[in-house]
Amino acid sequence: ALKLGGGDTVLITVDRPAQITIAAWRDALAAFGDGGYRWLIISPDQLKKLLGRNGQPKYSFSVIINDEAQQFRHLAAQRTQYQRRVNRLSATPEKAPFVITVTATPGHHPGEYTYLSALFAQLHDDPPGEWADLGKKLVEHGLPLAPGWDKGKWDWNDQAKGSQRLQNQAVTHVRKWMTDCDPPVMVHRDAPWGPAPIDGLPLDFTATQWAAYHQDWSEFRSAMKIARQGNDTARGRAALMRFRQKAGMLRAPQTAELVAAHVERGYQVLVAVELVTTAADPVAGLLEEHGIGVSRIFGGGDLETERIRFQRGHNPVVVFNTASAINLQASELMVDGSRASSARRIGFFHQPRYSGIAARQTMGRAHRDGQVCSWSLLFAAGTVEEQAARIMINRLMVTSASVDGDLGAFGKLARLFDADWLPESMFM
DNA sequence: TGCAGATACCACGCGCGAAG
DNA sequence: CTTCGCGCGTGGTATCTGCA
Repeated sequence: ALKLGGGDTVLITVDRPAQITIAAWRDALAAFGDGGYRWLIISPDQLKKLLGRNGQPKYSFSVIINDEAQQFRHLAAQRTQYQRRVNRLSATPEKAPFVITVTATPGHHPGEYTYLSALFAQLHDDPPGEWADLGKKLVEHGLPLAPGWDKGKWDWNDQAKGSQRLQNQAVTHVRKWMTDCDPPVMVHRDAPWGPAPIDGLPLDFTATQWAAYHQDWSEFRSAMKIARQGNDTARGRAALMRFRQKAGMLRAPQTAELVAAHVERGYQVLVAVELVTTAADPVAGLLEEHGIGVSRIFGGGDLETERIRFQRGHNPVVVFNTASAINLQASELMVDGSRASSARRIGFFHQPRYSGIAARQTMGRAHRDGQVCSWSLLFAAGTVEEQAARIMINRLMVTSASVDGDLGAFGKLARLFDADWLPESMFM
């Protein structure tokens, strides 16, 4: 049903890993029909090939669909620079392709919606170039943003950093540009079976754990028998990483215990981690010592085989660190027409991971197609993990609000972290 | 000489293309 | 087919540079 304005070529940019996402789009096109148009499905790593030596686009597309468009939110990144040229985001609407942006996680704040700059320009009757530095333009429109640490990046200003209410107002303001126009240029549909419930579970360290947490990295490393990687005297960003590694490793037994208890109650359990040697490996290892089968979807290995072992119910637990492109939901319809195991899924974030986008994507692994999967966020109270958890949760809520998503699942968390902008009804 | 702003740096893990 | 190096995201401190 596409009217392509005379052209006949459609470009789809997909997220990584290309091996999975390109195949999925190709299957979908085969199922729905190609409408007689020419389609190109491309990964961000190949975008450069659509540009000539002068940096100008070599081809003209009538329609461009950018899937998981948040991958183009950082202006300085190469893939973003290629994407902006291919999409002709600096051209006036009549000279640019018709662009469809697809994402459930637009960004951590409006300054990251850079891939929508041309759309915002159009909505305000401005030339697209004026909105190219999106953060700057949004500040002109009164949004509480300020330049970030890294060049070209923006962040909430100091005032907004301290007020979730202000953040909520800001994302709502920008969202309404897109939903209150005629016709609206943004649509969003919540999962009809409701949002994934999420809760926070702070754990208190014992005296022994605190002592280990404050140990020098080199001592900790040899005591825990972690293979040496890189420097022992890390400062700055690296020091923060060391504390997260230590906290994550010290809590591994408690997480394993919690997971084992839920397996006994008949659940199939998802454990999301960020780090491999100090989190994924120890948690998986402890569970296996208790005779519980674990699918390891991280590092090397045959990830699809591991995934199938979980989905078939051979392994009751999966430990994974990839946030996208894997399906872990109950009763998934498999390629051979059979169904995945129907045991209820439950998820634990073994460690907080700063990114709200990654958190929302992770929760979507099993909470899909009518299947409910509730989540708990584990962290050690009073450690760097608590601050990381606070950031992750705040960003998760903003990310949901930015698409007008259902915030009903965040009541408990908001109370735990003193968030101030959720409706009062949520606190009853 | 002193201070503020810019730049460099650390660690980890993944996917990818190119080279061997 | 395997290996190597790059790009990317994520946090914060240390040091350099330029200006007054």
